[in-house]
Amino acid sequence: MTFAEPAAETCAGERDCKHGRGTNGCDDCKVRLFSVCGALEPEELDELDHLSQVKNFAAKTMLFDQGALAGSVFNLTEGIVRLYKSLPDGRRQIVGFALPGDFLGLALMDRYGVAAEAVTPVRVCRFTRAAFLTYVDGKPHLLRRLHEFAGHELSLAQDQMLLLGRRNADEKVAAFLLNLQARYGRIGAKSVNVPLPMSRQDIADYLGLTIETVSRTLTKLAKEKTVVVVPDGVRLLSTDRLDQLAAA
Amino acid sequence: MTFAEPAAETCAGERDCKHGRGTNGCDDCKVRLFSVCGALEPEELDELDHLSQVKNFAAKTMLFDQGALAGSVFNLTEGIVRLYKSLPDGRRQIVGFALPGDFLGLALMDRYGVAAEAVTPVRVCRFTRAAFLTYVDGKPHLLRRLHEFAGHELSLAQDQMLLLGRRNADEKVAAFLLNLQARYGRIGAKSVNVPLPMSRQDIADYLGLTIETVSRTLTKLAKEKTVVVVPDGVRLLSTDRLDQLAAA
DNA sequence: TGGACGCTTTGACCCATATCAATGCCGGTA
DNA sequence: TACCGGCATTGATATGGGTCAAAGCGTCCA
Repeated sequence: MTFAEPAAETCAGERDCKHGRGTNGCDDCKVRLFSVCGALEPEELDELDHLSQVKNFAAKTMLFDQGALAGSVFNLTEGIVRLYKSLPDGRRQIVGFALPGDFLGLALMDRYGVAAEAVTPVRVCRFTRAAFLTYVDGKPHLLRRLHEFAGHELSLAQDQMLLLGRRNADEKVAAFLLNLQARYGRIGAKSVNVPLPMSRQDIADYLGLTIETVSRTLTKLAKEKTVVVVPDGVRLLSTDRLDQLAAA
Repeated sequence: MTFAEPAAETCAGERDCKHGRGTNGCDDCKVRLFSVCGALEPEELDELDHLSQVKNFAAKTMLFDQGALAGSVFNLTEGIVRLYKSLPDGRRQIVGFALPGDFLGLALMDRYGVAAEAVTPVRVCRFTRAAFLTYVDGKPHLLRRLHEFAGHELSLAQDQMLLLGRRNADEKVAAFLLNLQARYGRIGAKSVNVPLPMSRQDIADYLGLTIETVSRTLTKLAKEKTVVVVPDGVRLLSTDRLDQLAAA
């Protein structure tokens, strides 16, 4: 989940980059962008790098709000971000968790379609929308990559619709755990130990359940030796069983 | 809902275009494409038009299947198409209904992420993926428009996640009716009479409900004078009440 | 004209998940 | 060390929507 857009130029919880490089960006960004944009020329990477600015956000602070003017594009380099939509009465649907390497605001629309909050302390590379657009506009192949990327995002969203509309609690939780494991794997931390830095409430709001049901489902999976619940995460004992539950 | 991709070069239910223009497309396409792509030069429109081919599909036939190689991009000119994902056990989630003017396969990925079936008899303008890509590649502004469009699609998908995960049956049905009304309005048929060419099963699979619940909800709305259920559709008596239920 | 079939509606009942309410389990801090 | 506040877990109960079953109701066709 990496699609939404950035808003506030100055945010509560925002601190200076420890790199102290001001507007010059950081190497993290190069790496991450490369993975999205495919083969860029070194000078292009440099150019892009110069457009970025490192920013930090404390846990629970908002990177941008739903409907806010989309002033920035972010690349998440550290931490976890939740993206969500809310109903006026407070009901909330988390539409995705962004992990390191993910982009926020890549849709390049003029307003953010979702809100984004730091789950953990977060570091991002920020581009102003204008600069990013200017950079991108002259590069059709990049535009193409971006569009492909958008298609992929849409496909993930549709998978989540299937999950929300047609799966039961066990299947939802199993799919969530496997999905998180796979994503951690892609950023170099593949393991049966799956950290869950987000709260039960976050998981519930992502899966269309309540905290109690999430909790009960996890203890149920634990009782049948499918997972072990540990502080701040779970250990997967039987991915087979989880696969069976999540059955795509 | 206009985002997915085309597959079969020849489909059951496929018939020749009554226009009899073979690979030369039809005027409908010009109009529809214009609405998505913004101001194109007349010669560009012609060029695009020449790439298209009109095809017809009978009701209940498949335009393309989930996971099939995405060989075509379609522009729907007549009829309604359902886009869906399925679970191995047959549970189905409809992720969107395409109305005239909508595109299918615009994500331009190599495989279709969802299946597409004609709900009613359908007419489309078809472009081969290759031709469409070639056409688009030289036109950065078109690529930009396409990307914006993708962002809009994603935003709609996220709204649907909120609906599926956090709304009750009444709210789901109300939102569905208002949404359909608005979309018919955009293609020139704004009216309190909302045709429902899709079956109750389709509506249920779109809203994450069962046929029975959809039916009961509609009769409930009818009893409280919010709608009138008529053959093949509903008449909206109190959009205020529906708005209140759907409350974004 | 009358089945027969497919779809929708309605009713009765049930169950998965929500809701409400303790209780437990830290981690911070006074 | 003890208190406090914020989650998470667990238990008891309620309920919205699912499931199962039976009518309605058109439409097509023999």
